[in-house]
Amino acid sequence: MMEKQLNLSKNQKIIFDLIDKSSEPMKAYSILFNVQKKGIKAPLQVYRALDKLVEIGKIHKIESRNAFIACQNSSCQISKTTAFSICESCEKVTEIKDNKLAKYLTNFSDNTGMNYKKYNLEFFGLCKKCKRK
Amino acid sequence: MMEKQLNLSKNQKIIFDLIDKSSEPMKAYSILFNVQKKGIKAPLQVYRALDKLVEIGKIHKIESRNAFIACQNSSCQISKTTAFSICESCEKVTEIKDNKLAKYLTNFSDNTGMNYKKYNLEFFGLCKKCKRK
DNA sequence: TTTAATATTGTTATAATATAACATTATGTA
DNA sequence: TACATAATGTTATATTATAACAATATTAAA
Ligand SMILES: [Zn+2]
Ligand SMILES: [Zn+2]
Ligand SMILES: [Zn+2]
Ligand SMILES: [Zn+2]
Repeated sequence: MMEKQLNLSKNQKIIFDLIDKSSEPMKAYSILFNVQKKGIKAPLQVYRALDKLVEIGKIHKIESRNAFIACQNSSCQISKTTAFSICESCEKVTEIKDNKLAKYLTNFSDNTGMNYKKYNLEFFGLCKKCKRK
Repeated sequence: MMEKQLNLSKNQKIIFDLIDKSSEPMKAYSILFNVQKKGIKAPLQVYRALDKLVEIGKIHKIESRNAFIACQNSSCQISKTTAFSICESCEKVTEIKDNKLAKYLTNFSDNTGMNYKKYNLEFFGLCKKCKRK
């Protein structure tokens, strides 16, 4: 879909491209190692780019893994509502796109009077492959 | 409800009691600082107790905050299905007990063929107090 | 097009979070 | 008792993330 990518700065683009190509979530220091040949030498350069990319919704942080994946769902750029499926065996992570789920959670309200515009949901289990083993 | 507490080891009990009394999620090194007078001197002693307490469901980790709170919902001890409400202003965290939500998420299945016995959901927003300001 | 505001980068140092490895002690159970 | 398992103690180290400050680039008014 390519929205916003044109606006990415040099470091942001380098780091987004790396994460986007990766088949698995990437950790900050693994990103750092992989972009050193491109001139990004310090953790802070990585974390700053990650912060920005998360902010604009191009990537998401998998909180339980301290790792980052590219958004596979264009709507997250606006909504800040994220859901992931995580295999506890092979660590494969997939972003869940499910309108019904999103609607259900977006409309959720509890008895505390809080209302939520933002959530993060992580499901854990075994993926198809790992279930067979 | 007090289940299982009798089985806690010395360090586990010290650390659980501290977290249970706290009105807010506690971070590992803050816990360490608070239990040093009781003879727990090393990070690893804290982390081992935390791991065990999480495993048996007496406490939960708030992944987005790297902090721990006591379970306020006896059923989590079995289910490993957790949901929290987090105020982004004052950082107040509440465990959500909502049978309908739990049922909905427990029964959720996507098109990948995965099935989930475990999830963690974190809602973000402003609590009643902070909304008024 | 100068000017000012804002965003991004570069760099060094350090803080905060978490685990490895190994030795010892306690607890539960046959 | 004797064995297995769980918990503890201790030192060192790995991993994740931010503070502080200086410089440069980009954007949008004036
Ligand atoms: Zn997304
Ligand atoms: Zn798998
Ligand atoms: Zn609970
Ligand atoms: Zn609040």
